Amino acid sequence: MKPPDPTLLGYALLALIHQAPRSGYDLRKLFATTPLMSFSDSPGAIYPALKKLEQTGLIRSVVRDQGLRRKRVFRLSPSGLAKLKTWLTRPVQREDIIRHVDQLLVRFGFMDETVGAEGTIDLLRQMESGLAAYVPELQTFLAAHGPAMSLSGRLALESGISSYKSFLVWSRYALRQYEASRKRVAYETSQHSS
Amino acid sequence: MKPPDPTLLGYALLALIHQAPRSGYDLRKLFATTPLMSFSDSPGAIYPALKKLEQTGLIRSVVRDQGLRRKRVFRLSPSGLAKLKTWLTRPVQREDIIRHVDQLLVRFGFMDETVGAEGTIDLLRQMESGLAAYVPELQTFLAAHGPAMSLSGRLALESGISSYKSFLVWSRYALRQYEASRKRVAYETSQHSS
DNA sequence: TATATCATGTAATGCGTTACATGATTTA
DNA sequence: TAAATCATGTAACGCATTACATGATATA
Repeated sequence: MKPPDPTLLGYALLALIHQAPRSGYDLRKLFATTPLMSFSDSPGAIYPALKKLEQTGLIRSVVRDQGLRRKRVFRLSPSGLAKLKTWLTRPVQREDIIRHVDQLLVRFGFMDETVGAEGTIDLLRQMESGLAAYVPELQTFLAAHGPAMSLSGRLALESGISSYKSFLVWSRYALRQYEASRKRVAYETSQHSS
Repeated sequence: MKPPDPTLLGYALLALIHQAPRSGYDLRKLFATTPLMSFSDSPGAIYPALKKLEQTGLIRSVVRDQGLRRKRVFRLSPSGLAKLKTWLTRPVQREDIIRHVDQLLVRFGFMDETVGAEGTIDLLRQMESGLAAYVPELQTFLAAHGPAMSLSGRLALESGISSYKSFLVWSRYALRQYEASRKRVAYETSQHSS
């Protein structure tokens, strides 16, 4: 009955369309040229995904044909914006930390334009505490099983650990950035209102 | 005509079976309990994958029924071992660095048991130079587009950069470990031969 | 004797990948 | 005028996910 939730690609498309109205080709070019996200820029991925988003009413399209080449431009519908928001503000599960860190990063990258600094800080706090809890688990595993592993196996595990650690450090850095920017905003608005 | 190459899951199964003969259930438990790899432990993923590997002749199975529960135990065939080796020693492409770092890590983790220290060092060198080339690209992108990005977008990009950087640092650390262990082996064998 | 664990599978579904296909418009 | 780029799609295929299904054996 209920249409299923979008995939990660679907959500990314929603977020990018929310930033600005875009065509399928625009989106392909974004995926091809920006280093942030690991999505395929192949038409066979993007056009069907857009079609599905439109069929489920999350986006709407208008064909523009003025002088230029014919172009189908998409915009978010109200329900599309709502879907995007609930995705962005979904609580961080343990699984997100263990197996879908990349998804968390994509989510994070799109937060400002949709849920503002409050929501972004909220996500960062959840990421920070999730990571802070997970790193020691990995270290415990390494201490227990490391000695029995091959050198390459152990080093691969250590690579995972150090990557999580650097992510944890980053999350704290990002929190500081946000708190600084919030103070700045507070200061500026107080200047205005005075 | 030619059977297609295994998927990443298929290669991981090959490598784990190469470490020791294992059953489907053994493999499921490994995926469920070890933190290294992000594979699903669901039977719907593993049993069909094993079936396919057997159909293409890369593994062979024997049903064991002695006293315990009935169990299908898999071993690598010669062609399976060959397939595994060519996968492990495949040259590192730019795409591997940009979009499949996780795969590189999986590959790396399985190298010792199959291609030895020589091959592992080779992979590490390729990873190191690929990463060393890619990090500045990302930094250039950040410098060019960062100012126009939202704070969360920019921070997400910075997170990617710092993660690549920490991976680069790790690759150099891993190289030192291997060179140290190689010297140790050389020393020990020279002691033996003297 | 009821529950958890061992152990192996199948079925429906959906999505992404690769490859194919088309046509208009700049640019060299 | 040939090639590159803009722009949108479809078709075949394979694989993973989720859910379902079964039955034996420890364990409480």
